[in-house]
Amino acid sequence: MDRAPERADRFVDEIRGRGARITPVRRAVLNVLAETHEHLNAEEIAGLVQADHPDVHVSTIYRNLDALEQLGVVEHTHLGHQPAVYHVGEHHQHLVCEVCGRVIDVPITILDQLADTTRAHYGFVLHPGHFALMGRCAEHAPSA
Amino acid sequence: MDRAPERADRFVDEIRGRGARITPVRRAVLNVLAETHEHLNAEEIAGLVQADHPDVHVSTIYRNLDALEQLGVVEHTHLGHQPAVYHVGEHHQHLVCEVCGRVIDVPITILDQLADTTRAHYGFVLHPGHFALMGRCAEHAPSA
DNA sequence: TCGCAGATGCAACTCGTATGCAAGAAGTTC
DNA sequence: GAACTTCTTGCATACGAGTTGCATCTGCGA
Repeated sequence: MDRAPERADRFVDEIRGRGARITPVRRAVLNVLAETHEHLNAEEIAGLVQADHPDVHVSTIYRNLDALEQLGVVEHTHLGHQPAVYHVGEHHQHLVCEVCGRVIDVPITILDQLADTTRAHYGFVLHPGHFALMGRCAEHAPSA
Repeated sequence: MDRAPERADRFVDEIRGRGARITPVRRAVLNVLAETHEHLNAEEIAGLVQADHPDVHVSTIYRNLDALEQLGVVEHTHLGHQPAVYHVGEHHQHLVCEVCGRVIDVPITILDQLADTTRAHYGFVLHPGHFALMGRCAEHAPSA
């Protein structure tokens, strides 16, 4: 497991390799995403980027996240009725508690069997992880 | 399988039984939902309700859908990056193609095994169907 | 070092949904 | 069936997330 700056550098290389530009903002966004294991939304990413680059506008963050997603470096996920969150690297599935909003990260392989079923029965190739699975965490599980 | 007006009447009874009021708008919303097997969003429901009740405002539709959801008669679902859709009755899961937007309805039981796993491993009780599963339909499945 | 495609800042906008308020109607009580 | 309470409605207005048009600026290949 490598450290965050190195991870960010690897992404920078990857982006250059695909002929896209590296700008200070883009690099800052990658640093933020590489440094955290939280689920950050665009607004939060903007806040963190602005620590170093105070004039960066949220719309620029959105555009960069978009661009990085096109480049296959970043992915976004929806955790229920909240703004989308963005992350780099390892792909996982989220379980979100409808009561307390708690997010549980689980390995993406939890969906393997379901993916097999949807492909076998409907020819549908699952893109797992894009949307959270909603429900109730242990603490708020229905009593019945 | 019963006809739509009867289904709507059954919902009306259910709502009365819970001490909630029946209004013309509320009844119209139920009729629209009972009559269709489409995936209707609030705006579309408003349009259909307005055929009979031209002065009904969208915000009233939202409030009614909300109220009916509290009463357990209506449920809403998210089909990807689109407005929420509403339905009454049989609960199912949606598979949504990220390329063409096509929606495939599948029995909710497709998630039984996954629900067992999340409960056994994380104490997480899945509320299936609330969010669609994204991916690619047979026609747009990745070639690789 | 130059030139230009692509990136940025800003303001203004869209789209889905929520809310505050005053007026109106459902349903209970007498 | 009139009065009354409480919920519902219409309307305007606001909200939060994300997008867009435009003029300016900058990364980076030639």
